[in-house]
Amino acid sequence: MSKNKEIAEIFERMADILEFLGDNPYRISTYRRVANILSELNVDVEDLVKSGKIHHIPGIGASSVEKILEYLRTGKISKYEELKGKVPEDLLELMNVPSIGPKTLKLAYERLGIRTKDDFIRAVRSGMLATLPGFGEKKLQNIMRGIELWEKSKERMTLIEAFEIGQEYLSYMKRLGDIIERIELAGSLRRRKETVGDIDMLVSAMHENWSKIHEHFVSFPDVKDVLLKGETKSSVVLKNARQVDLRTVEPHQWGAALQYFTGSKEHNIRVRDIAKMKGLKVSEYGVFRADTDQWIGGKSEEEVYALIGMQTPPPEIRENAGEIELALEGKLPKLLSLEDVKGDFHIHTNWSDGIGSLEQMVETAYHMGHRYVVIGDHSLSSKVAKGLDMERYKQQWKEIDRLRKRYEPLGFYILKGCEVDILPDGSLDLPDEFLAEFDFVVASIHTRFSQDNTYRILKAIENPYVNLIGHPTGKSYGTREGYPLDMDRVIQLAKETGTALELNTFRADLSPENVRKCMQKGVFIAIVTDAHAPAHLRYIELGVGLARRGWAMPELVLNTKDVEGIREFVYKKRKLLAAT
DNA sequence: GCCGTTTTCGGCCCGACTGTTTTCAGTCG
Repeated sequence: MSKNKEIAEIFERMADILEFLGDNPYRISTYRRVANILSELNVDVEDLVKSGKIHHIPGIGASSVEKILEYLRTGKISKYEELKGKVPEDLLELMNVPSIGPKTLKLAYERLGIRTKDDFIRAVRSGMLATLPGFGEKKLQNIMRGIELWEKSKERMTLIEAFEIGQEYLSYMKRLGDIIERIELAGSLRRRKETVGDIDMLVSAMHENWSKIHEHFVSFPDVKDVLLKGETKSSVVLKNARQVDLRTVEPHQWGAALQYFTGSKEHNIRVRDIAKMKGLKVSEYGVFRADTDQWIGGKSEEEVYALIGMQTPPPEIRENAGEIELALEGKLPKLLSLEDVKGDFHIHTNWSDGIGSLEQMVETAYHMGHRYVVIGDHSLSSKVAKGLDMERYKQQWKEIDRLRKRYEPLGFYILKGCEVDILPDGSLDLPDEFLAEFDFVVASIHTRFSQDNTYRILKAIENPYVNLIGHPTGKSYGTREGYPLDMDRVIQLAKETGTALELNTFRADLSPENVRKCMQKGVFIAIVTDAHAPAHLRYIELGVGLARRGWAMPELVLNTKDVEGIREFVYKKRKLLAAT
């Protein structure tokens, strides 16, 4: 775990404890804000300390800097050690349960002597909790339901899962037809965060239709439980334990609401703060004059931001990580967009472990609007993935040649590629003379995930025929951290050799932090779906979003090149390494 | 705990729903 995340977690825990103790709420939200800033930061906190920049991050004041320095020096924060002694830590875990907050826990702790999570659950079941003032039957039911829900869905969804659920729900909602003026998925899904807690849906419609819309929303066939249902706000839990929220607003409030429900929370707090300094008030219903409460705009997001005097930051970078300052100065960079993407670099067919035929994959990519695709089936040593030997690759090339006759006249190119295994000693699973015959080579690690793999990756990068390092950090979506890796050295060597690093949509590897490093160092990234079925190809849209979270610029994304550009990229590396 | 285009003190984003409550607290996003 990076130091950023470690320290962020401690600040989050301290906030929990302080909340339980009933401390100053503003101090608590400050701690949470520091935690959030640290975990969203695209830079190592250690680097910030070295450069002294740590003292100039808005939201992190002297007292927090002190704690951060202490942690880096000693591995501990004494304030946290002290706070830990004041509460039963096990019990605080329940703070994440829906319907349970600090007040409930504290009451149970003080009045019933409850010390552990299990104590608490027993107290609910035995009816002991019902003896407390203000705890009626309904409330207890909600708490019970909250505990069940929490146990089932401790993990956040992957972006892909959230996207799938969201799309299905959207098309269900659209059956209502014209009474819905606009509808969109907001929240962390719209910001393309690699994991999503719950799905936020926003609808604009005339007020008289709202109740009908909410009725329809809670009647979605996969709904298991309705958590709340009102005129403006409803919330359901699906059979798969995922939560979906709906908000309705008037058509003229659309932009303000979308801005608000897209978040992030940190971004919004900052925006409202700035609005306030300018004598304005921003809510999900619009932008208002602070003195008279007069509505002055909010039809579109652009209008909201313009009224506050800033550019509209793309949703993916709304994390209060520097985008607000740039937007105020009118200096937001132009980020990569889906329209810039011309191809995909790493897709599988049923020649190895994909479930689509070569032809199906190509056909789908063509109809999506791609101009080219790199076929990247596994090499032999990936036995579970039915890896190909040289003979079978040659057979596959014959089929590619046949398909080329059909697609090249349409301006669509099929590049012969492979995903060659990087072996334990860093050598590759196919000989150089053979690799030289591919149009494009992806090299990836599929074994020994627990060791430091820096030397293997560096050695693969040095190979003149390797153009892209597949899923470089070995991370598994949102949860597993990947193997230890000296990313700075990898990026440096990638830069020197003209090798690209892969942003793998299926695994959410590279992280935004690493994308940003690549951008700063001038290293190319390639966004790939790693598609194993035709339907996976459309996830390229999510890959673009993940790249945008790392402030990816079109100039350094391989997918923006046309097929000649790709051939040139390959040729340049071969020439460079042959010369040295 | 943080911060400053009225401020180094005194504010801190803003609103919805539920439940148990005769006017609001707790929780959530």
